[in-house]
Amino acid sequence: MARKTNFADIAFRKHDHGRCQRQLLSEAKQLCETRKLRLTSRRRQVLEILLASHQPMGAYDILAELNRVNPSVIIAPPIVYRALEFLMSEGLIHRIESRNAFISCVHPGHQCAAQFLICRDCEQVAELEDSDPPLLVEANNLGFAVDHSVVEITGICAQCQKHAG
Amino acid sequence: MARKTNFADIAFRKHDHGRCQRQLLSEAKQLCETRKLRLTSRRRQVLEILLASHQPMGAYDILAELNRVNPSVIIAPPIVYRALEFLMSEGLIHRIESRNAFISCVHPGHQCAAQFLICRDCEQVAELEDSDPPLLVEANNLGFAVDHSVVEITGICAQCQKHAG
DNA sequence: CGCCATTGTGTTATATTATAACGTAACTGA
DNA sequence: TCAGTTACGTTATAATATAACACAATGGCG
Ligand SMILES: [Zn+2]
Ligand SMILES: [Zn+2]
Ligand SMILES: [Zn+2]
Ligand SMILES: [Zn+2]
Repeated sequence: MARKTNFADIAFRKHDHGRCQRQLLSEAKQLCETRKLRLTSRRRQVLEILLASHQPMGAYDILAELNRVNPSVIIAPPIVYRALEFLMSEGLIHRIESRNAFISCVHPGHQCAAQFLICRDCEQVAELEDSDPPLLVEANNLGFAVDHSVVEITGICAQCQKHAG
Repeated sequence: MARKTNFADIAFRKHDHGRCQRQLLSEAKQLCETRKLRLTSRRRQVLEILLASHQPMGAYDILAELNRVNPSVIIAPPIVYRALEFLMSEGLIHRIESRNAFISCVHPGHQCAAQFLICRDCEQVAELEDSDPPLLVEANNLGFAVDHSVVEITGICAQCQKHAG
């Protein structure tokens, strides 16, 4: 059975990002309401920053952006890390381990483990979520109780190869 | 076609680790000789530390061990990181991204991308290398030029589940 | 409302992980 | 033995992340 992967999955493709952003924020609100969780102002701010960039951002980049947006106070690292922790625990964002960075999830609420294709030229990230990584499924079937999976493939996307060639 | 994964792959299994260690060190020497590279004393020391533990170790753990073994001098971080970089570039060790840690490769010289099962109870790591991750193959086939892959599945191994009841 | 319990935020300090920069030493090849 | 290169040693600092504790906001309940 061949896996079917949707490479058109937002990254590496043009799309109406304004709409994409609003849609994802609205889904996040919905999801938190359903789960009786508080998408507080700080958490929403952090999510919005990640939604706006649609690229992986370091915690300190997010921190800088928070401080830029709101110059009247000084916001410190724990604020950011706590918001990130919350958003990750609810599957609204993901951590890119190989870059110490965070990125908004493109289909929050889905059950499948995220898998990423990361272009190290344009820095775009495609999140694939058609099915769980085969190794994850296999491990689970063989008695290894999986609780987290990291799949990050780095390289150069087709677009960037054209430009370079 | 079902993938065939060898779960007996050193970790999660008892094995004659003394022999395992000597074998891997000898393979490393061989490999460096073939490639006309210098497995210097420092590099060998770092490799030996990783081979001895057979578990993921942080750079600073390795540093501490280096300094413990050789108390006459004080070894600083760059020494360790440079040795790690060399060993990684030659595929003698791997970095576990989700833990900021390093681990010796169990089949240096192989071409397949490493994939890890990590037990967060016993801290043992199984390195699988039967075949490349399907997503990697697929991405390459579709024009994404892969140069590095990270597959790290975390959970509780069968052994530890038994012990926990 | 007034109270308590819980959760989230703000603040300070510090831990952990990693690299820049630059000089010296060791090795390599001619 | 000399020049070119690679590896090592050293100091300082950057980048990433968390501990600990006080205060504020929220939500339930009498
Ligand atoms: Zn978008
Ligand atoms: Zn996602
Ligand atoms: Zn062994
Ligand atoms: Zn390996």
